[in-house]
Amino acid sequence: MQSENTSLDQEKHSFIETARRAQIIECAIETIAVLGFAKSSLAQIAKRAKVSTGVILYYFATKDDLIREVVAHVFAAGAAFIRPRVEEQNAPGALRTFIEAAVAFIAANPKNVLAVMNVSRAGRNENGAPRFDAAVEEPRRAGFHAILEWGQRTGEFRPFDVRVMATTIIEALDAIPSQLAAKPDLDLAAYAQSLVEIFDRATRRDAK
Amino acid sequence: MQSENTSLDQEKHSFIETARRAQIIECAIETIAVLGFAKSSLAQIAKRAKVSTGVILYYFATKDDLIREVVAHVFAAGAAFIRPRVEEQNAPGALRTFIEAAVAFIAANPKNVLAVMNVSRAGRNENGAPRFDAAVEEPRRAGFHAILEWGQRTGEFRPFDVRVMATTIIEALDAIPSQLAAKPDLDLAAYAQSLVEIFDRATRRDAK
Amino acid sequence: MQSENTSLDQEKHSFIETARRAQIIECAIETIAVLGFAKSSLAQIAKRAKVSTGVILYYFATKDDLIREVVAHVFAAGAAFIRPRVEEQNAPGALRTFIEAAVAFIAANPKNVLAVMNVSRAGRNENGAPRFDAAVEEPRRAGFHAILEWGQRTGEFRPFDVRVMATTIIEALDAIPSQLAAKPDLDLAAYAQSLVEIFDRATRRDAK
Amino acid sequence: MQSENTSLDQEKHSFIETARRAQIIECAIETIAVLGFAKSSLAQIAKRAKVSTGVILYYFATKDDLIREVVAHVFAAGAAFIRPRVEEQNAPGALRTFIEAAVAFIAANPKNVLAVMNVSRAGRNENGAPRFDAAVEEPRRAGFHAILEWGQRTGEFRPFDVRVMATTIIEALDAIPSQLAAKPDLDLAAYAQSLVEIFDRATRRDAK
DNA sequence: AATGAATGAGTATTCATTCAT
DNA sequence: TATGAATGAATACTCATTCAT
Repeated sequence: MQSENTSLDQEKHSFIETARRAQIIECAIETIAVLGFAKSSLAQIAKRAKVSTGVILYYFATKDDLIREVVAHVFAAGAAFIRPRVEEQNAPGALRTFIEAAVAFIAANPKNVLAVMNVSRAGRNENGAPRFDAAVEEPRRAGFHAILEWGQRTGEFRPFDVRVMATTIIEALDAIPSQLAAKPDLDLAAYAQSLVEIFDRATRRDAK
Repeated sequence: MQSENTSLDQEKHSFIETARRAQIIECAIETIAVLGFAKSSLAQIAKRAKVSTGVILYYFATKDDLIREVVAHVFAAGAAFIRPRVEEQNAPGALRTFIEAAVAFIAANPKNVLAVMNVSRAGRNENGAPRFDAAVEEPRRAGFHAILEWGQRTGEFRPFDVRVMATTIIEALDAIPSQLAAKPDLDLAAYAQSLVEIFDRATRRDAK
Repeated sequence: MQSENTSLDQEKHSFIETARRAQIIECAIETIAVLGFAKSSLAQIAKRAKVSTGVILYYFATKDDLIREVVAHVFAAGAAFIRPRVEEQNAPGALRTFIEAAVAFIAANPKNVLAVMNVSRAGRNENGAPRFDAAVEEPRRAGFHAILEWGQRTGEFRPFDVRVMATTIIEALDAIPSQLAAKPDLDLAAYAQSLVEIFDRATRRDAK
Repeated sequence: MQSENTSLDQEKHSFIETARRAQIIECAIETIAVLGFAKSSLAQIAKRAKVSTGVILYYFATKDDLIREVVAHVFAAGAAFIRPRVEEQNAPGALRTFIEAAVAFIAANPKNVLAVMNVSRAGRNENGAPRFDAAVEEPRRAGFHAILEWGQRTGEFRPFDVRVMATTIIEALDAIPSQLAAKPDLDLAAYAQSLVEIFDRATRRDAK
């Protein structure tokens, strides 16, 4: 009996567990997006999830653990969303489509991204450690770095400090979720085009 | 009692009061810059100021009040520092000197600016209200708006969404303090020039 | 269902049950010896036993029940070990061999005895009741009482308060397990001889 | 004004603080003696002290801190009580009076000593650290060691393992408080004489 | 003007136990 | 027989704030 439906059992188990974890992560996102990180106690998250706080700690060893998973979850979704939308024919095109895709991801998941911003801007945790592994946001920065360096190599981009440029682009994107929360009818397509123009001009080699 | 006493007493009062308030604000800045906003309890601030926590609430009705004043204090200092350094001959020059002055202010007061960033990025307070009056940071934004619109009127700047451009510049500047804290030997002059170039190109009307 | 099945089933039941109970008791001992009583939660014990905490409470109605059985188990083993080693020719010999056997039992089962000491020294349980039935440690005390009174009757022992003497001996023995844990190379044979000499002299009738 | 009664103010301050700390320590002792260490939560101690749990943590940074002070307090009182009562004319006399004084201290402060026993027998704390500094109980052990070695040097005591003898004596004493709690009419004077006789005989050089 | 004392609500986390399956 | 899920009470500790002095 056991041997026959072991996999079935496991699936059922992981199904419940997976579902619960997903539900809790979703509620954590909701809570952090609405209340901000500082006010998002386990009690608040549990309230929204309509479970006892114990349940959260049954599935996540620690509050920090939960937060880490929230952030990793959203960044992973972002990467999965953005990557295939980036056209890799040339550097300026890649930069443009990267920015457009990033904004499109925000438009599609405003709450999730807002939550992550609320977490990342809340600073270090009680032990002074970052709230989530730096590795989780590194790919995005690395992506911009790669595109910018590529364009400089091909001569499509002018010389500039890649770190500063990447930081400026990332900050410009990260500023969007809270603006959107404050003004939900913000025209994100137009916002994206504005950013595309700004950074296209900022990066392009001067015409001869 | 107050009404009976002369202005001398009042002046003395206000002198002591002013000095105390300034001292407490300074210690709050120190604390928030070093510990981050979340860990900056009144107790921590009081410890650094070598007073009891009671005295803080004697001069500031509320912790939120203190924080508000900290932010207002630094923004006012920033405005006082930056304004005279902005050359108003033409819009591109004004934009360039504004950015340079803003970075220079960070270079001159890294802790103060970091503290304010720590506060503003910590999000809303316990009642869901913003941690400080939006009015306090409005002048900076208004300043950029004015310059950008001026340049568009004169035709020195191309057409673009002024709000997006201003936000992008502001975010680029606000990202500096925490980078500086993480890497104290960051070359701010070079950073300023990078930003100047980025936003000069981003705003300029295309050559005919 | 039970009534229908043969004794085979029942035996199997009791076999599995007995084995499980023994396994859980063993893991509880291990846990309590290593972690101390206070940190020995059911979760910790279950982890060591590689079962869910539920299974422990399936076999033992209550955590207190489990603890009681742990203590009873070790005391019973101790009695079984010690009794045959006590030479009953005369009282001094009986006392000597009792002490030697008790130390030998500790040497042979350091973890078990340490666990029991950790339990018994942790004091009363949540309801203020003792953690285990006094009856369980009574035989040991009764054994010493019997020997001491026997020696007094025969005149081999001097007059003394039997209760105090027994308590002193027992405490001297109970102090060993934690010393051994702190210093695993403790020479127990020598320790036993020291105690034998101490209590031989303490009990003996004065030479004429 | 400030300069005039600084010392007065300080005395008043330290008076309140000292009184409160003493009161809390007393209530902690009461609680630990009655409930055992495991059940002695801050809430329970606060209840007995008729204050909020916050008050305790206002005066003691940590529960562990409070416990440490409880133990140190009682051990210090014990040392102050016992030391002057030990007659130092010769080793056997010193040993006898030490034991008598130790029992007398228990008789005079049964609850205090019981509380300390409850703490010390509860084992390590959550971090695996001992509940109180070993240094605090070292003097007592060192005292017995010194007396025992002294007697061996003078030839008044026979050769024996000093560590084992000291441990046996200490354990015999430490067993008293809980016996007394269970049986408040225990005759401690007689108990002391029994122990004196036991350890006098256990230590004495054989008559020629 | 300033303080130390005290509070009460809130924090994350642990744990024995229950229960449906 | 055994499990994983869930709970609710309890834990030590933090903190902004109040208040008598």
